[in-house]
Formats: sequence, structure tokens, C-alpha cells
Amino acid sequence: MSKAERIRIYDVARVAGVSVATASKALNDTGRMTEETRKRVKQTAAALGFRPNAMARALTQQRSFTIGLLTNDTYGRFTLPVMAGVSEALVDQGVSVFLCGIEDDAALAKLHLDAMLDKQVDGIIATGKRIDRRLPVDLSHLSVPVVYAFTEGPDDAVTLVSDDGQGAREATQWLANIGRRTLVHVTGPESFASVSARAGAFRAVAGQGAQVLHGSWSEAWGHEAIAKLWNGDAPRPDGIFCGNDQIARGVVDALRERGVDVPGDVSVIGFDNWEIVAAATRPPLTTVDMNLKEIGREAGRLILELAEGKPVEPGIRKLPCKLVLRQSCGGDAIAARNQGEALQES
Amino acid sequence: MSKAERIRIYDVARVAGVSVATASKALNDTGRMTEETRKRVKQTAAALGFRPNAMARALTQQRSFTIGLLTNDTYGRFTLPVMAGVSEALVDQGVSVFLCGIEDDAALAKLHLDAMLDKQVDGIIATGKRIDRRLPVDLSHLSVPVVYAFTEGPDDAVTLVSDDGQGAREATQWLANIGRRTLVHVTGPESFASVSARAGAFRAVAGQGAQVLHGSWSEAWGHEAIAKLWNGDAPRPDGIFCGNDQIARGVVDALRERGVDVPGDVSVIGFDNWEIVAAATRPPLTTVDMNLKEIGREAGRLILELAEGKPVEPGIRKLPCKLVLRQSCGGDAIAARNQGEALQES
DNA sequence: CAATATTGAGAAAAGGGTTTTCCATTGAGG
DNA sequence: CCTCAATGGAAAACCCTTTTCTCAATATTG
Repeated sequence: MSKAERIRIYDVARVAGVSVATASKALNDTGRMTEETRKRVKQTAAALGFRPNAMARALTQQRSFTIGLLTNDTYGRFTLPVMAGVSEALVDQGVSVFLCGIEDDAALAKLHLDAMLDKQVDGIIATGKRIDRRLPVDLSHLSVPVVYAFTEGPDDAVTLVSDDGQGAREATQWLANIGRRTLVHVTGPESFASVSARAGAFRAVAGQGAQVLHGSWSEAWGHEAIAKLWNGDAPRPDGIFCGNDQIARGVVDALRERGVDVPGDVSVIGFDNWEIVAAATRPPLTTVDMNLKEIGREAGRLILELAEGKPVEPGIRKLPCKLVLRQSCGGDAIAARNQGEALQES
Repeated sequence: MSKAERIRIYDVARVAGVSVATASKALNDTGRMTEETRKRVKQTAAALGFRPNAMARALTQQRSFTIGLLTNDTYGRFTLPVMAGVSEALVDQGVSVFLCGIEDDAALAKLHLDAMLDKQVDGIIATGKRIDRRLPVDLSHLSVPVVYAFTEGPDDAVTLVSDDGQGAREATQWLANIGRRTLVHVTGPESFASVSARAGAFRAVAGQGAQVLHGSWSEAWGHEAIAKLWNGDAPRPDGIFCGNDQIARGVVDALRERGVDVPGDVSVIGFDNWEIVAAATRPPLTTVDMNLKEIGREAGRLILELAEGKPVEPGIRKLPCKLVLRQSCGGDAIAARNQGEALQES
């Protein structure tokens, strides 16, 4: 595939019968020359398999064509989709991505950060497992631009997050649309910003009196919540919106064990669209996808613009979530009708 | 943290009152000078926060202090632990890692590979989601060293894999040790190399007549397998070793739904130690951990040696798996005794 | 005491291949 | 014949660290 001796622009120039200066200009579409010369050089370069040495290029341009992705999400559930998006947005531009997992270790973070800065990265994307938790390292006075994706940065930073409110609103609205009347939101710890954003949106649609249960982000909590709801005196819900897919899976399993039919008797919606959980649930979960890959793509685009010196308006950009329909919700007829309407509207 | 203007070795030299040559030698512990001078330079460098420019350094040394990690494991279940290990082994040496997810797209793979080669990576680690599946790109004639981790490479390559046979042997032996007599292996498609390795080891311990059921890598297959085993005429097993944690979870769920007690009536062991599945199963899964992080660390160490020009014996290195005890297996008393013996032996 | 060896430190070049600047040549038109 | 535009080339710039080579100063030896 690649050969031991790399082709240099010098070789291209020699074979094409021009100087390296002309070759360079031809390949970069700069300078002036006959179209014929430019074409010939390009063809020669392609024929020889010439690829400019990025390191040498970095000398004259002020760019290394390299960016760093810093994350504290060890398990990678959130980071990987973001990373995939970033990568996708940048690989065409010849930009490569350093991935640094720093957990919550400040010393480790500094080690990675320094290593990246030493390598003259053109920019850094910070990402995490939780929108409202900062990374254990200060990125605010670096000499390179920083974009925060799915993690909190300083107020004057460029930040990308999912629109939790909108996602929760759509999910709740969906439950209402398919005829569910008694809605409950089973979610994670109150201390999470995304939890209150989602709960707020849920209440805005389901009514301020609608019940919200807080617990851990686990399947176990889903089981427990169903026990509470079914053993208590309050009217039992026929629509349950969960704070994440793990809780939703716990909820669905618990309902099945009680002989409650999902989606016949109760509709359940999750959050995250964590494929491995959502698809394995019986029935598979209808859930809210945060479009993390799109967040990654956007982060990639933005860091690129910043690296090129273009101005980017600071502030928080919310990207919309998307409801992914599977079988835990039912109401297919109504769903179909609504989708039809939606199509006509657009 | 970092300042707009980077400190160069020139600044260190000026402040310390020496030449750049002396400064360089002092900081790299080369050359000759009084210990006092060396110390003074080092202190000055530390005080100024000097960090050598890796790119400039790469010019004189033949190394970029950068390696590439190529993976086709989009979901990252296998890649992330490997990546964590690689990173851990290399960050102290100031080596950063480009992560490239290439799915199974040859064109994308080439794009990423070229981008990395353009950036003069010191080496490449190839990793995947399946030991016996090659990446869709040929890495065999590159000008940089390559280490294969958890994916198949050419025969003369340096390859690291988990010891599936040993892992399966330990798991099966464990079931036997705690008194289980009728053992079954419920695993993935026969076409996987790891499946036959594990099945072979299972049979070696459980007896050549022991049943092995092949299916998909899913929870659904776990349910289905239990249905087959319990509805059939053959004697029902009291010990089930599963090919991965998802199957094991399906098995455990199916048994619970049939009123079979795990681990009271039947012991179940999984494979992968995929935390999110193993810990959420009720009861939590005893399972085989492939030590992927250690594979990553070893891959990092090896690629470093190769990058430094040291010779590394080619061939396949098998790293041992480790049985992780949770509650799906039972036999705690026996387990405790056996562990005691193991301790005495060692 | 002279001759040689050793030590400490600096000046300058190398290291890399691309890009960019500026200049030279050619041919056409006035 | 002179000027100008168009094309392409020679050489410097780019960046900062490392390394080599040299030299002066001091120590050691005969």
C-alpha cells in the first residue's frame, strides 16, 4: 500500500518536469500557470501517489492538522458517538484526532493536555459524560481554541449540547398524542441539570401535577419505581417516560413481571437510544436519541473554523433530539396518522 | 494554565545564562557540564513552564511521539478498554494516540491511514471487534511498525489476543468445582474463531459429550436456548456457560421467568465482563474478563519498543482471561475453599 | 614547567519537506 | 526597441530542538 520511501513533492516536480515551487502551487491551486501545467502536475502527483508530509506542511502553515478530544467518559457511551461525528467532519480535511480519556483525574488530564499542546494541536474539543459537569482541568486560557461538546464550559465558550427540553417535550407529547392520559416520569438524580430540564418539559406537557420520580440511573431503579407506582394508592399510569434507557428497561421488565402488557396497557419511552439496551428490551424501546454524532460533527466543524481563524459566535448551541420509534409505545395507528400530518406540514 | 506565547528553549537558555546548546543538553541529561549548571537550567525550565515543542523535536529525533489506533469496532465495546490500556502505557512517554474508527469501510480506512502516515506516526495498532476478522486495509508493507491487538494480522506480525481457551477452561472448571455436573455451553455463531476455541476448551473439561448450542450473540438467543433445553427430553443442565454476557443475561432472565433459581438450581457464567450487562443482570453475572486493558497496555509497550527500533519477536501472544465472581454462580463455600487452596499453591 | 588530557560550554549547522517570495525569462504588443 | 504580462524557477522561510564540532580554561602528567 504505502512504500518505504515516501514520494516527496521534489519527486513530483522532477517527473512532471517543473520546479518544486511550481509543483506546490499547482497542487494547492495557488500561483499562476497554464492550466495545462497545473493539470500535468496534478496527474503526476496522483500517479506517483504523492501525499504531502503533514509535518513539513505544519512548518509553513501555522497548523498541525491535528486536534485533541478530551473526555472524562471512561465507558465511552457518550464519547464514542461524539468522536465518530468529530472524526467524520474532519477526516476529509486531513485532520486527525487525538483521543484522551482522563476520567476525573486532574493530573492525568494535565498530562494529556500538555502532551497535546506540545504537539501543537490546532484545537481541543472537550466532552464528557454529563452536560453539567466540568472536566477536571482548566481550558480557558489556552493558546488554541476550545469547543465544549456535551459538557459544561465557561460562559464565553463555544458549547454544544443536546436540547433535553425539546426531547422530553416530544416524548411526552407523543404519549399524549397516542391517547395516554396518566403520565409519569421516572428519572435520575435531581442533581443533574439534564434531569430538571427533562422533568420541566415533561410537566409542561403532562401538566404540573404529573408525577416525577427521582432515583439512580439504573435498571434496578426502574423496577423499584414500578413497585412504588403499582403498590401505592395513586392511579396507575398508562404512559411512562423514563430518564434513560436503563431505567426504561427496568420499568418494562418490571411491568412484564407483573403481567402488565407493554405497550398494550402501558406505553414506555426511554432516553439516550443506547442501542444495546434499547434494542434488547422486550419489546424494544421507543426512546429519545440525543443526536450525539451530530453534536460531534458540529463540534468538528466549529473547531475547524476556529482553527482557521474564522470568528465563531460564543454561547450555548442546543441541537435537537429525535424520537426513535420502536415497539414499547404502541399507538401505531395514531402514530402513522401523526406522521402523515407531519409530512404534510413540512 | 498555558500562555499565549510558548516558552522556547531559547528563553530558558537566556534566563539561565547559558546557550541553547547547553540548555538542551542539560534538559536531556546528555553532554557534559557541571552538575550545578544542569540543575540551574532544569530549575529555570521548570520555573518558566518550558515544554519542548514536540514538532520541532520530531525533526531531529526520527519520531513524532504519536501513534495511530485503527479500529473497526464502531460501538467501542472492545476498542475502548484496549484504547485505555494503550493510552495508559504511552502517556508517560509523551506519546499521544490518534483514534480512527473505520467501521468496515475500506475507503475510509485508507483515508484515515493516509492521514496518519502523513503525520509521521511512529507506529500503528490495529484492533477490532472480532479476533478472527481482518481490518479492511492492508497494513503489511508500511514504513512504520504495526501491532495487532484483538484482531487478526499476517502470520509474521506481532499479535496480541486473549486466551479464549484458558478463559473457557477456567469457567467450566469452576462450574465443575462447585459441584455442577450437567454442563451446557450456549454460545455464538460457529463461524467465529473464538467460539470454537471456547467450545473446545469447554468440551475438554466438561466431557466430549457435553452439549454446545450455537446461535446469535443476543439476549434473545439466550431465551431461545433455555426454551430448547427445558422443553426438550434431554436432562436439564445445572451449569450453563455462555459465550457472552448478553446471551448469559438472556439465559438468566429466561430461567427466572420459568421459576428456576439462579444460582440455587442452576449456575450461569458469562463471557466478556461487559459491566453494563453483567452488573445489571439479576443476579449479577459471574463472567470471564478478557483483560482487554492489559492487551492494550501490552500493545502500547510493544509498539513503543518497535518505534524505538528494538527487536520484537513476531507471533501471537495470548494473554490470560480472568474469572470475575459475582452472584450468578453460587457455590460460595466451595469457591472460598478453592480460593484458599489457590492461595496456598501460589 | 611544558606538554597533554580533560572538562565545560558555546557557535553553528542539521534536521525535514513544504510553501512563499521574489526574480528571471519569454513572447507579444506598442 | 521597449514595456508589460504571463509563466515558471531559485532560494529563502518556516520552526525549534538537537547534535556536532570547536575552543578556552583548567587539571594532570612527565
